[in-house]
Amino acid sequence: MDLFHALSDEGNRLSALETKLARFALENVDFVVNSSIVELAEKAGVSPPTVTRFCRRLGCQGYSDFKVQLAKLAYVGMRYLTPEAPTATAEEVAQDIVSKAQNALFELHRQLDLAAIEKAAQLLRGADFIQAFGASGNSAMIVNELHNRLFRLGCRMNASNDHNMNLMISASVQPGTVVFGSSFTGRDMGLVHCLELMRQRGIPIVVITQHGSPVAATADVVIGIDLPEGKNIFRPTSTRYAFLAAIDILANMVAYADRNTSLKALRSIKEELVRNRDGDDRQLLGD
Amino acid sequence: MDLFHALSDEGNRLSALETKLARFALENVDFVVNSSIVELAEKAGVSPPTVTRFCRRLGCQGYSDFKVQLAKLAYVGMRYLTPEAPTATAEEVAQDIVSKAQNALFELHRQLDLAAIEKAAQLLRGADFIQAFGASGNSAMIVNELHNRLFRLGCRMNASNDHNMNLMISASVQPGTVVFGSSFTGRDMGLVHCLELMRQRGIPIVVITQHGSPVAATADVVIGIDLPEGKNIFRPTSTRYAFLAAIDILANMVAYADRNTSLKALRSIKEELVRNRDGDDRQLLGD
DNA sequence: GCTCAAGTGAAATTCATTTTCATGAAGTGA
DNA sequence: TCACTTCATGAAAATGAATTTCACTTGAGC
Repeated sequence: MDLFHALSDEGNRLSALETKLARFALENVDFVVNSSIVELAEKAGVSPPTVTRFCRRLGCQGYSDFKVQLAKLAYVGMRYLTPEAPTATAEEVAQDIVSKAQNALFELHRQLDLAAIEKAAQLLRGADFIQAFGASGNSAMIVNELHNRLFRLGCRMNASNDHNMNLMISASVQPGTVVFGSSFTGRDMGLVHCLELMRQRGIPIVVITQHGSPVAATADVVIGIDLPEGKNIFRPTSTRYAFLAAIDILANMVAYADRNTSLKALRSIKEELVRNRDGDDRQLLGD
Repeated sequence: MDLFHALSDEGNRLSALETKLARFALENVDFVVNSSIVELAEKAGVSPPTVTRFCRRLGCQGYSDFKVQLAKLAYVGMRYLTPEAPTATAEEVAQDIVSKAQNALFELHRQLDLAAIEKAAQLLRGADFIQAFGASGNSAMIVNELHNRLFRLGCRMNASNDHNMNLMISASVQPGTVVFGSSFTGRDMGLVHCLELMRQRGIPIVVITQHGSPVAATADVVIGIDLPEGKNIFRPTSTRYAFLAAIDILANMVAYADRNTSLKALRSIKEELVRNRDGDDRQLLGD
């Protein structure tokens, strides 16, 4: 059961008053989870029985169950609806950044096209060599992170963040390569150009970017991520968390696509790390 | 009100049966949020009034309120208690990675020492130059990310991921520098060595690492993050999300510590980006 | 203009939660 | 050892909240 989707009423299955209730609930999550059915009915301008029917129609057992389900949603996923204040204290900043990051993850989970992830994982696992492109800070972090994840699994890979370099790399690409591109905006035209060169050379293209963007248009497999951007110029984009999680999921699927190779590579890394450190075997594979 | 801590009963303020209830609730969150007070009482072997009193003692209004609070916790923060299964389908992997990342953020928010963040922000904002050290993939990403955040705010900064380089940099450091070190394990002895060189030269040291670790011991300001590590060797550590959020919060506080300088630098970046792209002004500051 | 289906709220009913009160256990001081 | 107090607990009563029933309204379709 998916309360969030039910409340959005995509199928238009709710009546007029029920739609009103849905909107009210989404805009007043905190009020609703702390109110009785009578209070909610009064505030929303309907009768208690209407509320009960509303809850049932959304797939809940009754009003209490609805509140519980709503509370589960409340911590993450609902915060986009509250306006962004120019917060100033460390506490507010921390609260805001953490909840926005959690939202981004929540939304990613909702949107993520798992079939695309699987196709991408198959392509990457099957590649003789993976060339990743991503520039301008955010995407640079993402492709470097992908490199950090995949070399451990025994993949041969390079991540490059420099457009001129990318151009030369694209022009000299060898068959058997798979290219991976990242762009948060989807409008990195330098990247588009490189990907087109790759395409002309018959290289399979995987991208992580916004749906329907120029970057997406060049690709064989699109891992699409569309998140709203906050207005606070001082705040790093929370979309990075979603991209990072997508990379983690992708890397995990690449690992599972050939467990033996992955395991062997990881074990070798661990052995060397333990040998070169203090012999403590609980530590991370990489600091 | 903090249900999680109340349930852990650190102050030993709960009676025998209430302790039993607390343990039962933590171990059966899903059952509890879907049961009536009578069902819970029966299953836990107490009477309904005891449950009501228990809820009140935890700071809730009553049983329904308790369920709602528990449900809020249930989505994040409680998942560590469920054993990690060697999941295999893309759906399971996605679910697991996203919820672990959300947990990490949740825990970070709980643990984060905001006073340390503020002190660190003041130090960094006041520095003539910031030198960041972090190696081995994860910490490398973190310090590169810090660089990506801070240069935009007009901070002069370098991030270095190479131990030999770090050694030379440390040996030749100039007064006015502030050094920032990142280590997930806190046992990066190469980093400890560099930080000690810095300390001998009177350079203020900020670190993000585990409490009580060798790296933490070298520092003036410790941003401590202690998270449990999962057992699945194929899965990237979720601790990265917590570190990343800490960096975002820190960067935001640095920005607020001198809004004018930050704003001027950010505006300049935006202008140049818009001029060099398609004139679309909605885009991110960096792809 | 009639019929039927769907939507809605008032009142009655049911059910869940809380309060009251009595009991017993554990500790305290004479 | 014996009152005495305090606290924890559950049975039963009382309260209060949620749901069902039923009657009324509205609007679409014939």
